[in-house]
Amino acid sequence: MRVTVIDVAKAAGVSRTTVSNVLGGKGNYSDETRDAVIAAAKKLGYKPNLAARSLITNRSRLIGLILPSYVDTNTLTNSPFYNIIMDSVYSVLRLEAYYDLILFSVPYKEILLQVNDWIDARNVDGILAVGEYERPFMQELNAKQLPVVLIDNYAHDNFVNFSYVNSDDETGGYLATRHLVEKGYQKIALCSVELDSPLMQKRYQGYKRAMKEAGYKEHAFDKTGIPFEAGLQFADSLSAQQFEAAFCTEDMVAVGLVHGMLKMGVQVGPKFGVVGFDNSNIGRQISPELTTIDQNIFEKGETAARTLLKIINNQVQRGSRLILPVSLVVRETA
Amino acid sequence: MRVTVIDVAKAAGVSRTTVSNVLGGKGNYSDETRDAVIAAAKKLGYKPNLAARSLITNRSRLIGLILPSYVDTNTLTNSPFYNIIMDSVYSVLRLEAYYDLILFSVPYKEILLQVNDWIDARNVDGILAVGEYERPFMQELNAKQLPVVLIDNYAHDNFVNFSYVNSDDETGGYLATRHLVEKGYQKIALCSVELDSPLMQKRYQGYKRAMKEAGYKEHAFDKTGIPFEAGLQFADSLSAQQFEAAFCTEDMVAVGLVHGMLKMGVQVGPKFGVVGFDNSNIGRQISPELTTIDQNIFEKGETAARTLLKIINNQVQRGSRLILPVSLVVRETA
DNA sequence: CTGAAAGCGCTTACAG
DNA sequence: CTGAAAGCGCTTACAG
Repeated sequence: MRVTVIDVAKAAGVSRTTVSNVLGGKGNYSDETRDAVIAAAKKLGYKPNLAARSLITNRSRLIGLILPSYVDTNTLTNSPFYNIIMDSVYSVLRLEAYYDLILFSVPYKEILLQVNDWIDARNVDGILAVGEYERPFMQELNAKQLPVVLIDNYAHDNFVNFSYVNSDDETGGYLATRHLVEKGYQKIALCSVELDSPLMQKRYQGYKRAMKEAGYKEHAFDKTGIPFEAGLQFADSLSAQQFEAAFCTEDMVAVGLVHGMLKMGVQVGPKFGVVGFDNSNIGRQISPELTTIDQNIFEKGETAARTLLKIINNQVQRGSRLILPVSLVVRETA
Repeated sequence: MRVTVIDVAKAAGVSRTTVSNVLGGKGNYSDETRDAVIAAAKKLGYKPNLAARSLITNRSRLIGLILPSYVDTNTLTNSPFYNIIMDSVYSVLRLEAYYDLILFSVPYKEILLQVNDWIDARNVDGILAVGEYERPFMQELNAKQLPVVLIDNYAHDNFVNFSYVNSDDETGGYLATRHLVEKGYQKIALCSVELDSPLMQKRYQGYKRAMKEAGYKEHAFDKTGIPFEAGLQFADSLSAQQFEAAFCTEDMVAVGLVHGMLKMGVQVGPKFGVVGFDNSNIGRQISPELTTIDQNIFEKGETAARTLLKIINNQVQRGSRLILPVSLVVRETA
């Protein structure tokens, strides 16, 4: 049925060792042998069986991509951030380097039980993980000796197999808040989902620094759940308490907040300032357009993917820590 | 290094055949044997090597998911539709049935050259494909004898290995347009991206039917590229030509159109009617909220995934053709 | 109820 | 420059 290396060997009149060498570009062989093998492989429509190759080389050309999940597990639907990460990682790992991605996106509680086993079962060559995870899970992950690149993870333990790619979240929070201050808003809230995570804490710190600098009192609002829905609910609270502006720690919260405010007839921008964080597409798609912090998510994903590739190919050491710059993008909501 | 079936066999004092039988739940064995094997496997931390299993069973527990790509290959970033499909497919195939997804999302031109080879190399157990593809590619795909489920594909050739899941696109176009007619708009345009695709033609036909019924003249606008950007440009044309409303064949085009209109100061809803198609999240996130056609994308993806599973497990025949109903969701833009 | 043997398709030392 | 042999980790007839 399937065309194997033996079939090609027969057709080319050589051994399967030679076929393997030619197709893998290893060892020595004459030009004629090479041409004969390539011609035979093409004629028969030979395609290597990656599972068989994986068994002998112990390399699967599979990368595990771990994404955190929301309550309803619809990670991609509810967060543009992960979409961009997936697109950028895919463009580097699959389209450039011919690795396939295995997506691990299971509800939080089950991660410990399932993902680690699944990683072993699929024998992945490396791991890309976004966000924070429970410590025991990270310890097991580190113990696998696998190359791991972490995006937006601040839990810097002594994990020698991990490399980190982060953005300058503290500065982002600062720039966002300072912009609101400069625009003349005074009663400025911070709105977040999962504020107690290390990532959101960084953005929170930036907010606090700017508020302190301005001599204003800080107010933090936090919720769990779907970011857009949280934003909608913040609109009610903020309006009731006469706030003038808000820094939202992610764009989708800001989008929900803007939507809620507009619904109440509040003129977002002139009457109520909003700054988001991410600079995802949706910020340009709503009206008024969202002022936000650009963290260049696509480049972040690319960088993480390239770092992982280099570690796998032994071109670079594990354990690097990279912090990418952020910038303020002024549009219409503040 | 790695714990194998042999290690477990030794520890349990049985043969590896028995280990395989117990762990696979096949064959006969005594209760004591079973307990001994399970205890040994657990103690040693045994995890099966899926590549080895695949080699012998010729089943990979891998499903290929083929998505069309836009010019910039950022499929997920630019279209909520694919996000929902991925989430729904993942929830059924991975979380329920323990299959992993291999994502094939390559630029259109290269599909023929790369994807078919890659499918063979990974030895996937089945294919889920969204959208239309070139005929030679489909022929090769059909020739593989693999179970294939197609979403939103209207090219009904004699492909015996394909099953189809579609929505009632013609009715959707009709409902959208009739709603605009009933609301009193008269000069109603159709705005689309890739209007010549069979899918968009169906929606177009529904539009035509409703326009004919009302005795109105039809006007179709078409563009290629990113849907949101196309929508923005449609706003200029439609405004210049004094149109009163538009049916957009997908939500992202509608979002762009609404955005462009608002930018020109047009009061969307009262002064200019817009109806989209998809009912993706963003329709509820913009202001005014989008009136649209709900095609229940999540359920569509689930249905396609379950159909594929059943075919793989020989519980159902290949070649089914399912058309899911659509409905009008009235919100603020018309 | 249990085990010895064969084999899936490939690559990697090794010998010539 | 080329090939015979071993082996990756697993499952599946088959024999007892």
